Amino acid sequence: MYGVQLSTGYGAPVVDQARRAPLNRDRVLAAAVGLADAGGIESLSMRRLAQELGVVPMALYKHVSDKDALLDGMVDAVLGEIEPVTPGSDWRTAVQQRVLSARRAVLRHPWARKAIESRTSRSPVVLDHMEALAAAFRAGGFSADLTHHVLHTLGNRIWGFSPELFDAPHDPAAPVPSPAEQEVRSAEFGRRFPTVLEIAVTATRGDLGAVGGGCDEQFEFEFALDLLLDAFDRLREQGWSSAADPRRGGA
Amino acid sequence: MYGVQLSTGYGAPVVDQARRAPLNRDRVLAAAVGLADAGGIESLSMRRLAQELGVVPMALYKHVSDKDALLDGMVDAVLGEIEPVTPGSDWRTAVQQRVLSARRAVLRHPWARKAIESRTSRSPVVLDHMEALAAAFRAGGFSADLTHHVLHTLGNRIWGFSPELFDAPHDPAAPVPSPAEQEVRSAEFGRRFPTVLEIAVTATRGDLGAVGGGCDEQFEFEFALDLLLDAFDRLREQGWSSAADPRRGGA
DNA sequence: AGGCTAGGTGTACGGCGTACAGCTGTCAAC
DNA sequence: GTTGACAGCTGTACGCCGTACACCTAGCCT
Repeated sequence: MYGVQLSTGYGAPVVDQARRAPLNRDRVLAAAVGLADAGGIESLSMRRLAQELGVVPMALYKHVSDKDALLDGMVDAVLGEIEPVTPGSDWRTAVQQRVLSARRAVLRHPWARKAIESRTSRSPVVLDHMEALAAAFRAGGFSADLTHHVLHTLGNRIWGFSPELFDAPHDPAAPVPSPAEQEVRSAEFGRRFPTVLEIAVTATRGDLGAVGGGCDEQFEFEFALDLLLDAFDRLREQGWSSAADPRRGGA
Repeated sequence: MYGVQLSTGYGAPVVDQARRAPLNRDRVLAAAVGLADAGGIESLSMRRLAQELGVVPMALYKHVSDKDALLDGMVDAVLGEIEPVTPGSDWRTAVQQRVLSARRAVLRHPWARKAIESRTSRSPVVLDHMEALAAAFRAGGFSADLTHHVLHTLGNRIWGFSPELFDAPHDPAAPVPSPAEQEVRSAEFGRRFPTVLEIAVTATRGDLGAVGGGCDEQFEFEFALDLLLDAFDRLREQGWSSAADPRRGGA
């Protein structure tokens, strides 16, 4: 609409500032990541993205086959931020480095968790990450068999996150209940879910209403990761094999 | 449109078969679950659901506040299928029973995994499940502290599923590559991702192209569950406490 | 008889992803 | 220098979505 006719007639325009640099897949992905970083994944639409890039929505389809491909590309972009492991590390540090680096990348982009969970792609970037992790285990003396099951057990933790079990994001628009009402609710809650309450009290060290009163996700993550790595190590030492596993009908 | 005027005038209609039984929340939820079971969660829209119930879309909003609430209700419906634990079980069997029962429920509804992951609700049904699990651990001698971290570590596995790491659902519409092309691709793949390939070969016992050639998810699930329960047991025996954990600055 | 209410209807709005048919500026081949 | 292919962008349109709002209707309570 606006810049279109600036370059018609009268030879080449002297300053062509009105002409955008041509789009390409990377610019599209970068803009999409930026938009999602700023407004959450659900605020990302092809139309808004196009607007952001000063372009008509259909222009995007020359660089990205559809919205699914866009999301795949965005996930790849985030996962591309994972740093390579310092060479010569033992298997345990290698795995930890890689996984914790993935975690940092994912935490930089709050929408990435959801996006990763919703994808079922095995792009080269994804496979690179898996390859690196698998190779670390193999080099550390894990059998291919054990490595396979160990990766399954790590599950989404290889992407640097575990599910948010308890933290419901606090809705700031929710009406603040009166103290009396709060009292009643807590009492009811405690009657019906005494153990959950006990745990919540323990986790928050007593002040349930604390502002950031969720769990320490970083601690939980590292706790689980170490627990798993210890358990894996034990299996490796024992020479575990699925063929000999009772679940598989083994000895 | 069709049945509307059947009951106008002429007193009470003799047979009122044209008048639907009035909707209610449970009927709405049941129909939604049915629709999702049949066509996947992405084929579930308020409009389709209304049509299924022989009603205009807006009628649903008298029973469900919006689509999010519908999804919450559907998840609750699935989780409501979890069977209670046989009383008197030790903590380990109790946890296993409950978790494996959740798994069966979720497997009955293929869309449930995605739906559960996308929810951030802590409905009574959800809390009931957590309470039961937490109580089992507590009764088994786990401290509230340890129980908390243990639940985090189980993560989504308390809902009976772990992420699909490798299984991309096979797209039947994808063009079948020629054997020669297949050969080339495998070679490239093996060069770039040798460990991943090795693992895939191991997991499928050699026949990579096998029809159901994915992983044995049930085995992976039970493997991980047992591994975790063993590790938890060890911590319990050792009297683990987060205060004494090195990550927490403890001794 | 009169009004209240729960449940169902009809219409409409603003958003979405994307198919399809142009247009236009660039550049290689002649 | 003309021509034609082609990559990149535009414009329009379609069918879908969730849901706000105003309305109607039947049954019930007083």
